[in-house]
Parts: sequence; structure tokens; C-alpha cells
Amino acid sequence: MKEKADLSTLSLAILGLISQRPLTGYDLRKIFLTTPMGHFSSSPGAIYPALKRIEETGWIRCDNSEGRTRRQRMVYKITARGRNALKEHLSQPVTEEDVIWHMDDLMMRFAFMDGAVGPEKTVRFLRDFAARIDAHVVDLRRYFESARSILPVCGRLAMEQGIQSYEMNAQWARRAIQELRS
Amino acid sequence: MKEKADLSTLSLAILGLISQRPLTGYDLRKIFLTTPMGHFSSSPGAIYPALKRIEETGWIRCDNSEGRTRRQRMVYKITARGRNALKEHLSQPVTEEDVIWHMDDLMMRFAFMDGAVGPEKTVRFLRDFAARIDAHVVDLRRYFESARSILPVCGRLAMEQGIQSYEMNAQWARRAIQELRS
DNA sequence: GTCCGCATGTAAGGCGTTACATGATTAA
DNA sequence: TTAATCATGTAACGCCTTACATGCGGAC
Repeated sequence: MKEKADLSTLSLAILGLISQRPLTGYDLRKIFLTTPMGHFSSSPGAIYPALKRIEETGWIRCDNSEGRTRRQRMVYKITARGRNALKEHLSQPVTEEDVIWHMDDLMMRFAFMDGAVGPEKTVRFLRDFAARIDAHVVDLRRYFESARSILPVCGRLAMEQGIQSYEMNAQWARRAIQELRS
Repeated sequence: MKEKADLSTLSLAILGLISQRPLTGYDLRKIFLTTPMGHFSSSPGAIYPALKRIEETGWIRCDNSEGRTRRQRMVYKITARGRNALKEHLSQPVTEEDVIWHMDDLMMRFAFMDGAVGPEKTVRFLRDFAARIDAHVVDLRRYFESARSILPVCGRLAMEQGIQSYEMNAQWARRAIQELRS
């Protein structure tokens, strides 16, 4: 029911951000607090332990070289192995489980594809993503039609919202493919 | 950053389902495994402890009265206090934190409003929900416009997906209000 | 009489949350 | 010099995940 293997959503966010440029834990906190990235957790008790775990895995390294750091700052850079791990993680096929349980994760994976994997893989991801959603929507609709009559009103409306969300995501993915092609 | 107070999402799902009719842990598992409710967790290790916690809080009670239960089955019913707690939880105002961090929870709250709170409260919930989302979308768009130029392509597309999701939810809420009025 | 589905649980581990703790640097 | 901000961490706790354990009842 999980199989996400390694990277938690927060760890992926951290690794992805550090892959774009070196960052400290404090930088990460600011990003999470002041940008829509903040959907994913927040604060010291999560970030610093996660940083340490990722460092122990060897995917980032503390690098306090650059000039006079008068302050105690731990600047983390991604390592070669880290970049490989990220690339591999982002190249993972989209499963139906991902679509059902880890939509956040999928969007995060996509958001970090720019520098990490080529445009072909990005487009492939989006195509798979849309296809998996389509398949899942078929299931949802089947259930919906069979249960519609016995569902209470709010339950029915909530289900409609769920289905529409999925459909919107699939549409978005197809539009994104168009944009990426140009 | 949390303040959800008591009920975890899973506990709310369980309490809500039991409020509709008496259920066993196994019934709950089946529901989670075979319906779109399954978005929320799943299996014994989560459900049985949650049931026990809710029972200890006094919101559900094991009731093995009804006739010959040849099997060992723990049938749980909601108590009066449980119904009150549920009603109160569902009547909680929608906060911006909810919209940002607990959208799942909000949808669950809505899905169980049928029997628990009156139609006025349901409509009020939807109105608040839409208004909070609108406010949050304003923030997101402001950030988006200021960051657009420095955002990598996939990051930008992912953000657009996020904003569109919120907007879709607000639209859905307004349509739901119309439907509830008739 | 054996296997599958019903039915309930426990144990270990992971990770995020809350709250607390600490100390350096800069601006007023 | 005092307060705010920079900056990093720890400890306790909760709850979910995975995996394992157990036993009854019906069908073949």
C-alpha cells in the first residue's frame, strides 16, 4: 500500500530544492514558509532531521567553503550520487497507487524535472499520469453510478468533487504536454 | 501549524461512517478497500487502534446485542456524545490553514454533513470554503506573478495546476450550494 | 480435512508535529 | 543594550505503515 520506497515527500522537496542550488536548513524553512511549497510541512523538527538523513544517505553534503561565513551556516549541496538518485526517483513510472495515494508526490516529482531529466521523460511522465488518471476515473465513475442512489447528498457531491479533480488533473497534464512541445 | 485538535482524518472517517450505521472494524476495512473512501488509509494496524481510541473517548460503543452473532464481531455504534462531537467538529469554521493543509479533511467533513448538521450549516460551510479558497488563490496568484520569470518550466506548470485545483474546488462549492438549495 | 474468507489484533519502526532550547549577529 | 532575526537543533508524542499472529466458520 505504499512502496514509495525511499524518499518521503518532504525529503523529495528538500532534495529537489537543493538540486537547484545549495541551501541551508534555514533557507528551506523560509521557502516552505513563504512560498506555495509550504504545502509540504514546515519546521525545524522536520527539516533538520530530514537533512541529516539525506546527508547520511550520501545524497547531499555540507559544504562551508565559499568565503567568509561569519555565521554558523550549514550549506548543503547535492552530490553526484544524490543527483542520480533524484533522477532515478523522478523517472519512476506512474502507478495507479501513486494516483490514488500520492498525488502530492507526483506533482512534486514533476515540479523538479526541469534540470534533472530530459524533456522526453517529462512528457512521458505527463502522458502516463494522464492515462493512469483516466483509468482511475473509469473505476470511480463505475462505483459512482452503482452507489449514486444510496449515497447521501453530501456524499454524492463530495464524490463528484473527487472525480472532477482527477479529470482536471488529466486535462492539465495534456495541456502541459502541448506547452512543453513548444 | 496544525490545530486540527482531536480527530485525525482517519478517525473522522470512521466516526462519520459509524454515525450513518453501526459497523465492525472489518466492515470499515472493506469500505476503505472497495470504495473511494480508500483514499484514507486502510488496514488493521490503523483501524483497530483508531476504533479503540474513539471508544475510549466515549464517542462509539461496542454493542453486540442484535441476535445471534455466531462470530466474534465487535459492532460499534455511535453514542449521543459521539454524535455531538461529530456535529461540533463538522460545524467548525473553515480556516485558511484548513484550505492549505487539510483539504482532505475539509472534504471529509462535508461528506458527512448529511445526517449530522442542518442544510443551513452545510451551505454556510460551502460558502466559507469557497471564500477561503478565493482568498488563498489571490495570494497564490500574487506569488506566482512575482516568481513566474524565475520559475523553471515544470515548477511553473505545477504551480498552475495547484491554482487551478483550488479554483475548481471553489467552483464546485458554488455549484453544490445551488444543488442543495433545490 | 483442508483451504479460503471472516475477523481482530499486536509489535516495531518511521516520520512529522509541537514545543522547547540555545546561541550568534545586526539594527535601534 | 535590548530586541529582532539568523540559525540549528532536541525531546516527547501521536499516528500511520508494514508485517506478523491468531483463531473461527463455511465450502468443497
